[in-house]
Amino acid sequence: MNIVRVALDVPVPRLFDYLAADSDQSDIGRRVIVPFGKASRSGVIVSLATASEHDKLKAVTTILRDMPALPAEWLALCEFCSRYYQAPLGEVTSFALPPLLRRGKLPRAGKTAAAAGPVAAPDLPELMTTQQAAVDAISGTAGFHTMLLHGVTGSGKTEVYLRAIDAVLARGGQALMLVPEIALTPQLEGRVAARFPGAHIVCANSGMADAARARGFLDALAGRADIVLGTRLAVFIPLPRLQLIVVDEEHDASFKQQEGLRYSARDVAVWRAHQLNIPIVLGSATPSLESFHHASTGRYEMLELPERAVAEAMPVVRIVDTRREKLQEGLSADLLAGLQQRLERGEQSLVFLNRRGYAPVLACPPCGWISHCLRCAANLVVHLADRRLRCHHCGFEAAIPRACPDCGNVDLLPFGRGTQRLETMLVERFPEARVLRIDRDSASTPKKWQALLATIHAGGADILVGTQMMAKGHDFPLLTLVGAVGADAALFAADFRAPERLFAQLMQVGGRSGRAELPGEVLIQTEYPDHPLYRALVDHDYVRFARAQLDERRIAGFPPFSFQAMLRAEARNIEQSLAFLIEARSAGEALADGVTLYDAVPMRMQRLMTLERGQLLVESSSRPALQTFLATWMEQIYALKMPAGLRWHLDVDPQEF
DNA sequence: AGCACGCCGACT
DNA sequence: GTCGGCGTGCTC
Repeated sequence: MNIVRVALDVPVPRLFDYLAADSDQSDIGRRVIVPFGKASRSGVIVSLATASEHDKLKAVTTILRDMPALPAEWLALCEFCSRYYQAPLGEVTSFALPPLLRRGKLPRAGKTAAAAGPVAAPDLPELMTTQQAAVDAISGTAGFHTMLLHGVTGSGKTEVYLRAIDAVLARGGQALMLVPEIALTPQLEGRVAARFPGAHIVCANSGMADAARARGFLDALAGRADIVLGTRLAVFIPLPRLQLIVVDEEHDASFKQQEGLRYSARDVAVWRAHQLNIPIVLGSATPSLESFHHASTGRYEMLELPERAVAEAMPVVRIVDTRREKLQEGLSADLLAGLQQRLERGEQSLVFLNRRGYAPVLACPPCGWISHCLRCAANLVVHLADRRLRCHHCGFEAAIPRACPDCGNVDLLPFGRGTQRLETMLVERFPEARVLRIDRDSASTPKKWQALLATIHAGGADILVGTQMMAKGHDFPLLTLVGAVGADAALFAADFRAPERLFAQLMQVGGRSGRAELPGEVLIQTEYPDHPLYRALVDHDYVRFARAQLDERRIAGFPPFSFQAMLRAEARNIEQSLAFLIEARSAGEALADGVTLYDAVPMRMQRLMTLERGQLLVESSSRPALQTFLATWMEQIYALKMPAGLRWHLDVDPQEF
């Protein structure tokens, strides 16, 4: 009897068997249409069988033989993710396919990129010795090898990647380059395309049209693509001659998907390189502590690019002690003087504040009312630009009330400061300056974002006010001053990764300044001028900061010295969520061998969109022990009776707490 | 996840 | 006496 085992996108950790009389070995990895319950679904054939545990099998509707079968190594990659992230295989295969192919369709035969013939290679910039050494190290590598390319902003990491990719293409291989979500701009695509005029480059990100994404996937699968350049989802694109993987800005949080299949594209990429026995390069100016730790213990090879390739010097970082000072709308005299000076010299400045809106909360001082979201455990943020109150978590919005809803008082006050308020203040303070605000409100679409970038590049702005959007991957040649405001909040945040993120962010935002012939300056306003994090920034000493952080993590038993998974639940009320987690905990306790189960607790952001959420942390000093535990624990959890309206998920290697 | 089946309140 | 609420159970 010819039976196919099919992975279907249902939240059931099982494969489904179907009769398929005409199936053979070549159908493994093909998409199929099958009847499922009352409906019809598409899935992927994972294996063949001659017998099934089920007696009444249905027959497949169609085996789709309209494209090459997904290769065995692609299925193996999905199987790894299924095991590691405890997700049903069908959920993984479904996610790993572009939406069009997932639905059993094919893109219209469109412009399959013309195989360009040999084209004159562009002039290559000369490499510094350190860059050349890195290129040699990467290109001289055979087999699986993970390299951590640690290079400050402007040290020419991209050029190193491009040389290494060049060498791979020359050997007839394919390269995969993963980049963070925000940095995948036309600029980088343009740079890569200009560099490899004869190559077929496939871009992949979630913003693309369905047909284009499917076409890119098929081009890669058929071996027509030379380079795949994309965000985290690109890690699942099949490449039959893949010889090198690059993960740029490997520390970036966007490599971890925070919903659905909660995978880390960086970690999956390392596994894929291991599977294919090829080298992989992780690059960053501020590597994740996980990667830095691996490099320190010799598991990864560290490649250093210690100096800048383009500018003479690193920006000067200065700490501004704000404890004694009377600030003007949050800005110190030093920073204001710096802005004035840049204005007079015709240079650009950036005030960096990672909080959008006008003020984080609207309050009624006499009665104590504050603007809060009805659906979330969060305050409504004052947006004075369009006179609205907004919840930054669920998107709820309302007009700013004329009077206090509780007591009728008309003197409501915005408390705290966001980018809009800074913008307003700067416009008043520097009437001759052109002030430009860059945050998710002003750059709400890619088009607006591109327009803002163009204005900045054309010198059409003097003072920029921006959130972390400004920190990512763009060069601003006229920018010579960066002032960081309100950074202290992250120093004492509950999340143990907050300092790591703050350091990376300040390092990056500082790296925006002084890239051309103009030297840059970074002013960090703080009430903790002696904090080691800031001292390390002054010295541009990532390694010192990383070692200190790792020491703290070691003592506390946090990652990378332990391995974690988080079970989260959400329901109409917190009691239901916690009850489920407590039940799951007692189900797991019996089999917890070398694994610690912590208490079920409400999440920090307890209520979101009217759902109340709790979480339960699981930790082990041994990854295999954790994995073994999770596999059996999941079976027990699937067997639990779920109260209606309760949803849960498991997050392996959680990044946020 | 869908989509059934299945037992208890307000309507012709 | 029915229409329909969403609780629980299955899908090869």
